[in-house]
Amino acid sequence: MDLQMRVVEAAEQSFRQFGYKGTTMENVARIANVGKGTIYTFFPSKEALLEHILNRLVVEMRAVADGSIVAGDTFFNNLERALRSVLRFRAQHELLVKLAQEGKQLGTVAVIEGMARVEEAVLNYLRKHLEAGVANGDVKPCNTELVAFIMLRTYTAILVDWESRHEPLSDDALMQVFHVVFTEGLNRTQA
Amino acid sequence: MDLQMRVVEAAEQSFRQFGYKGTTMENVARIANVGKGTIYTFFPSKEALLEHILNRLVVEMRAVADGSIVAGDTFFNNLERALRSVLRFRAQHELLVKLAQEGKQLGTVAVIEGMARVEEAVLNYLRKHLEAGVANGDVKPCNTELVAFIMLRTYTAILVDWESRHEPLSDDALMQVFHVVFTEGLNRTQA
DNA sequence: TCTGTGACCAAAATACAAAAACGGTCAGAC
DNA sequence: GTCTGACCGTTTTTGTATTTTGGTCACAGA
Repeated sequence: MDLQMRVVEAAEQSFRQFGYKGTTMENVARIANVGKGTIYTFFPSKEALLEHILNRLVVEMRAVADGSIVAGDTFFNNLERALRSVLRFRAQHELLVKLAQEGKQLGTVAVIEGMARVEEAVLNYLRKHLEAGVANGDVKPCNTELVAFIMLRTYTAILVDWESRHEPLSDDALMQVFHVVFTEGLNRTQA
Repeated sequence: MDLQMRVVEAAEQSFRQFGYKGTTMENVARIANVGKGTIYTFFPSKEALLEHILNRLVVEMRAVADGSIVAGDTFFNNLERALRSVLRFRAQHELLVKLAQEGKQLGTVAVIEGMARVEEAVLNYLRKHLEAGVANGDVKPCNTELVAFIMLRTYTAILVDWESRHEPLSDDALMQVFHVVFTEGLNRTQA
């Protein structure tokens, strides 16, 4: 395992556990078993280190989602399969939750900017697929940017706020709610 | 206009403008044109004053929503009419937005508790009507508590987060999105 | 020669004491 | 009996001393 990888994984773990402000470069160095200066041979600043980790996370998640998309299948089948795949990545979710919390509570600029970029990446990804879905007739015409926004917010609201008040939803239950609300709609009398 | 009314409206205005911590009892007294002691003849504490205002707000909004519900009409028509009515109450929305922000950022206990009670009231109201809708066949069977939660979160996310990044949605546009997403569902191929 | 390092520095965060502001009370004015 | 603002103990803010932190670099080891 090379030095950079050790540094990145140490930082990722520390960010997840203690947040951005709560992790010191010295501590990252200690966990990674390197000198502090070594970190700066790979990353010019703490902020750059965070950005690298978030970029990696976005690329990784996009690959996972892409991997569960089947070319010929319908938009909603693909969406639900991708959702189920993404849901498995607990560590990544924990990191994002921790950073989102820190951003709102402490207002750390680097964190807010980083999270904004992650959110933008997810929204673009969702919107792109929604538009393709609209284009090929799977999805009703709609404001795709706004719908993507609503989907993401619903996802995070359930995983963060709901589960802090009630016992966590099983993956199946979450999938089912997404299906009933977004795919089918709640209206029983056909539109 | 009697004293208590003056106090309540002064406090409401100040809470909306400066938040809970940002308003002092002395300032409320000055705006209301009363002595500070007078406030304490009506309310035993600042926290009680906030609770009174939030209770009043909940009662008021419930009355507005109830007022736009027509007994014989479908659940979704009633929902959309109620939404449109509630949407008009800008001042109340501003107060809630300000307090929600303060609760998350400063962690003020009184604010967090008060907002939790408001949210619970709204969720109960929504859930009650969703259950009635399921019972009479307008709404598909679903986890009504969770769906109520998703609807409220979507509503606030659009009004708070969306409008801070994009130009505000017109009431009509918001209604349309709600209709397409929740009522009809996004799936074009009939379920 | 080149990768990796920890003592070192300016800047930022923290801890702490003095001062100001605040929520709440109450003797008294009207 | 209603309403009030000077007053009190407590909390919050402010100014400052001290510590911690992000970042650098001269140098050690291979």
